[in-house]
Amino acid sequence: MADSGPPPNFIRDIIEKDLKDNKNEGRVHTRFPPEPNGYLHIGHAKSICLNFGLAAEYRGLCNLRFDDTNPSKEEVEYVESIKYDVRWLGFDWENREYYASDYFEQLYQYAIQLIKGGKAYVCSLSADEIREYRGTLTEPGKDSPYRERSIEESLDMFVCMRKGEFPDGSHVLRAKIDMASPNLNMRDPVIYRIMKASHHRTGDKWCIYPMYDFAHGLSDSIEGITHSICTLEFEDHRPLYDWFLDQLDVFHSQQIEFARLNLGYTVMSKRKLLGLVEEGFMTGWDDPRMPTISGLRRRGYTPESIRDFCERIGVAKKESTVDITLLEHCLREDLNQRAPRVMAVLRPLRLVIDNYPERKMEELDAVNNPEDSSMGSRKIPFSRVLYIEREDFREIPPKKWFRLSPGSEVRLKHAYYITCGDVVKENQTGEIIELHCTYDPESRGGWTKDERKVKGTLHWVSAAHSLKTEVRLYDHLFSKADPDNVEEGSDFKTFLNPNSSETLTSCRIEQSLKNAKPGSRYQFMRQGYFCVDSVDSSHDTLVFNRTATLRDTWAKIEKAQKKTEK
RNA sequence: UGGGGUGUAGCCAAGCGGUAAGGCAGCGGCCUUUGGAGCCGCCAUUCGGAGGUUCGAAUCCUCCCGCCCCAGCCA
Repeated sequence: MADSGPPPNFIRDIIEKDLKDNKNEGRVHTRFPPEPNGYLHIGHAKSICLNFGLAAEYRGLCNLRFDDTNPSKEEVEYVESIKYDVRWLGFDWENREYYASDYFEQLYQYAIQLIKGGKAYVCSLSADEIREYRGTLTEPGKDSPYRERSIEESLDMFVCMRKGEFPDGSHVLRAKIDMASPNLNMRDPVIYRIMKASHHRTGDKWCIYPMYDFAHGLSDSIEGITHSICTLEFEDHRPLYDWFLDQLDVFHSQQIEFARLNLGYTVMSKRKLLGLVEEGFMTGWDDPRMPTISGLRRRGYTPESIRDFCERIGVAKKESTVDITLLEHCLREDLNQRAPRVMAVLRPLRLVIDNYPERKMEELDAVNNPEDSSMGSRKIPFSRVLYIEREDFREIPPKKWFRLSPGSEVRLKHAYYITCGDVVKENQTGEIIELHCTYDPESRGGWTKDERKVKGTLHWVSAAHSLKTEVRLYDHLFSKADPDNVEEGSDFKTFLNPNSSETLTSCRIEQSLKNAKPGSRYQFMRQGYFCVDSVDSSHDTLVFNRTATLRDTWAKIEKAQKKTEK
């Protein structure tokens, strides 16, 4: 048995059985069918990876098909963003870019066929009445008084519906199935409604639009889709999906349902994400805190890490909420191999090396990535006045602290050993404003002949040779792991994390970053992975987004210490 | 109290009648010019519960329980 490759799942099992039975002449053809009514999010990425992945794995094809049957919610802006995102994720639909709206004429003919066969009728009940007639979960519905309208009359009226002779909502076309079915979807579902709205692709050509259940399965059939993969909530729709294909006697795609992705500390519904954008809680769909593909991209996530994540979470029918740490792990694993290391000081503390000559500047060698020697090295300037991270100094060092403190010796990465002397404080506030240290000239490069142990290694930048920059630190969008789980009358926005974004404006980065490209990713040593914000960076000032932190062992130790003190 | 699904570790997830994979998280240790990375080890005598069938059950049968979805002219 193959012990490599993607892990098994129930959909692969189905496909393999179909292949074995030579169903569909051995073809595997899937599709990714977004509705262009919002931006794609990481949940869609799961579906995209699944559909395109399966097609690639079984030498099949995957179409990109926009499910654009409701012009009141759909826009070209969304189709453009969706195409961009799917491509960015690394998938190619070649020339198979389709739209349900491409099939409107064909779908209309299918509807005519149903009417002629006595399988559909024009119903003139109001929306409210249709709801009343539908019955409830426990009681059967009752037949519409229009159910036995003659085929000729329905046909005539449907043609008039298309011609625009009736106002919105006055009539609908319904499938004639069974008003007593325990499955509400089978109680004479509406398949066409009158909607005098302009469509982003067909303009004003149509004023009747097909409903999802009718359009989707038939679009699958038209495209020869063998495995139509969708999410769990459509399970109840499968009998209807099958019914249309059977009545019309057309190519029968197989609908397969899987559990959608949920992630902790965020929300995944397009409606909720739209709300956050429209109500100004987010700067846009691409706010780096959003779980959208555009948000993750701007945040610094790589397509590779997202694909890896989608493969690792698996595919099953159990509703699940994946731990956000898995996504972060995938990102770190990818960037650890590929991101150049660089030094940046987020909260600068001035440090003067008293025994280092005033005007001297030397260039020290710094390896770009210890994981990959092919990435080479660069020179970084060192001088008498530096900045180090404010939190790397403690006047009173706690246990196991091996960063800087009065009298202690630490290593400045790639540079020298320094020992801390005087601590200069601001008179009024007592705030530490400057540190005075001495360096050991024998420790150039960061080691000495005597091989004495220096446990702490700090990152730093030269004050005169560094660039001022803005850095944005991000945290979970919500402070609650399951923000969807709200009490009656409350709102998921109550759980928005007030600290999900923090902007630091006086950061310093090494000058090698001067021409860093928008979107490029770096590891700020000892801190995390950051990427150049592609929206707010300017020629004067680069803006960095923190994608993910590095694992912080000291924070863990300190937390444990505080816990035992209690 | 209708119908459709689903329960394996804190979170995912394999398993398909032969005696509980793997990943994340967590916890120890080693190593380290990033307290990063890496490496080593630990982490389910038991699969929602109770019965039953079987030499043998997470896998088959029965009953029970929990959770999710469905009453748009949304998708």
